[in-house]
Amino acid sequence: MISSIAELIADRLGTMPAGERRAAQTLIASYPMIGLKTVAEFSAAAGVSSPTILRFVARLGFQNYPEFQSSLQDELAAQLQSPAIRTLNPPSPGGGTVSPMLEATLDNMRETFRHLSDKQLADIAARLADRRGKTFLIGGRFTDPLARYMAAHLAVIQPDVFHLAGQESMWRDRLIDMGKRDVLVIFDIRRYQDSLVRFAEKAHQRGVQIVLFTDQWLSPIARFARHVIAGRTAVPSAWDSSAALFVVAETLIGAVTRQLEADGARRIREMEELR
Amino acid sequence: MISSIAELIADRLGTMPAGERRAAQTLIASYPMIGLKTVAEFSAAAGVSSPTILRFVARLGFQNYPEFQSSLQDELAAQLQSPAIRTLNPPSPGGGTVSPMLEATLDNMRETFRHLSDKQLADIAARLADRRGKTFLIGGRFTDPLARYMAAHLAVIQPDVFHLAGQESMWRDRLIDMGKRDVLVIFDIRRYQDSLVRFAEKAHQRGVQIVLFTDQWLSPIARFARHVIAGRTAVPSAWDSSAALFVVAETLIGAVTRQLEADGARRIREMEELR
DNA sequence: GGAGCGCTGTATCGTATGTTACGTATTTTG
DNA sequence: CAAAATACGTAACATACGATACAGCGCTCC
Repeated sequence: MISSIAELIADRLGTMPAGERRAAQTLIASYPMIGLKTVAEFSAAAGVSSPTILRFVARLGFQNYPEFQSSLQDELAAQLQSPAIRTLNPPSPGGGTVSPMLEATLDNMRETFRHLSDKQLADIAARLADRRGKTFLIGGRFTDPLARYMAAHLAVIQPDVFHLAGQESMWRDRLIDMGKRDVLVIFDIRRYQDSLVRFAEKAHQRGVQIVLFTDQWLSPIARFARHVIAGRTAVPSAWDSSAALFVVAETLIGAVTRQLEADGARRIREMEELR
Repeated sequence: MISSIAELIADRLGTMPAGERRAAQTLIASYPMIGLKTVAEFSAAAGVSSPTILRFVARLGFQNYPEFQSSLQDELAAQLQSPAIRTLNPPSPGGGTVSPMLEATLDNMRETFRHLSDKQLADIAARLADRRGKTFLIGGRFTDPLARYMAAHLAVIQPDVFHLAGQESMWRDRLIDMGKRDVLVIFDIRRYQDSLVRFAEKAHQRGVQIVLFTDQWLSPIARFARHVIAGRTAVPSAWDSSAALFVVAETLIGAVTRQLEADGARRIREMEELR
């Protein structure tokens, strides 16, 4: 069973002529980076001519050089997505059905935050904390609860926070209340919902700033979004996981709260008194 | 100090026009693989034209596209050589607001699952998968979205799943439908809601089996509950975190789905056809 | 409401890149 | 040792890729 190109090379190294073997060895030496560069650079590094490189990749079974490079890239991408943690920490022994799921979820969160800079979060928090405009939240079939969760918290610390619920026609009518200073927070992961995309487009046309929570493949709404948060969703289950997005949402709630601390504290106190 | 291209992008994201920002966001979402492909592929993935991609890399300070790709490759190479240190987002100086929050959340989850045996989860899953009775879900002020999230998934794979929403009087009337074979899933964390406690007590008197999601200090509902899941909620924020409970909920959803696999698969297929 | 600016996409261009044909060198075999 | 076959590099070629000029559009600011 040969899965990686490195194995493929090791397998056929014996049957290769001298020149191609040099190519193979230089590739293995700094695997796989040299293979991502141009044929000219590869050949120079290996000390052979370009045609030798091409014959080399042909012998590995590739039709042409770009195809070979794509394979290397795919391999790299797969390698980057399953963090070293999983290979370093062997699946915890006794492995019930639980721990793989938990481990994957924890990985997802780390990975999600790795692609999310503090600055980006701070920007979004600042936008959400800006009280000149209204804040609307909405989500898809399975993610709407996340929108509700976020709305429930934001509504406590600032006015003009609205969760858009119910039928599509209901929230479509709310578009009339939305303008440039307003923010629309949308949750949309696979399979992306047409109704949400349409809604986002119309909101965008009205100048509403869109904050999108989506998965790593990006909902089409990313086209209209001012800010995009891409969370990892893959877990060993029949369903995708929204846990990473949930944690991002909580982080944002915390950040907004901190920004509004002065105002927010007074507001919360007033609320307590109203009870 | 800006060392990686990802940081560079995060830094200038705010000053970019819409099209280039879309390029930036798609790059970050699947960093850095898209940047290694051709301009045409990059532009297609981002939904913009090729010149926009080129203007984007120019704004980052690169003379041309190949130079940009070389930088990405160098970064990748450095990253691959020291697999332990994966520095996409280095610990932000000046105390990032993010990482303490994330770390605390991850700890909460590990700790929550440490106190939760596989058997316990399997028992609850089996109870939820038992189709002889109905399943009701409800939550408190901030946790009701979790109930909704769970209900949305369970309702797909089995009939008779009901989320109790709206006014207290509304769900109190639903008590009449509940009996011994039924399950009531309640989410209740500090500050525990009287209305939920009252409701749980009445349901308990009718013989309903209660599954309680609560925090480590246990809601008073634990008195009536057949199963109690205690999640850690403490994070460095003004709010408690429900993330650990969320992950438990997802785990349960996955377990129930697996148990109902045969029936569930047919059900999901039928649903698809109804669209 | 009008003028100016900036952003974006279409179409075109030059070139670097991968590819192929061919001749020379090197090894292998009878 | 000779002859054939295989391997390798040089040089010419075609293509696909990145780069650029330009026009249309929307937005902001008078």
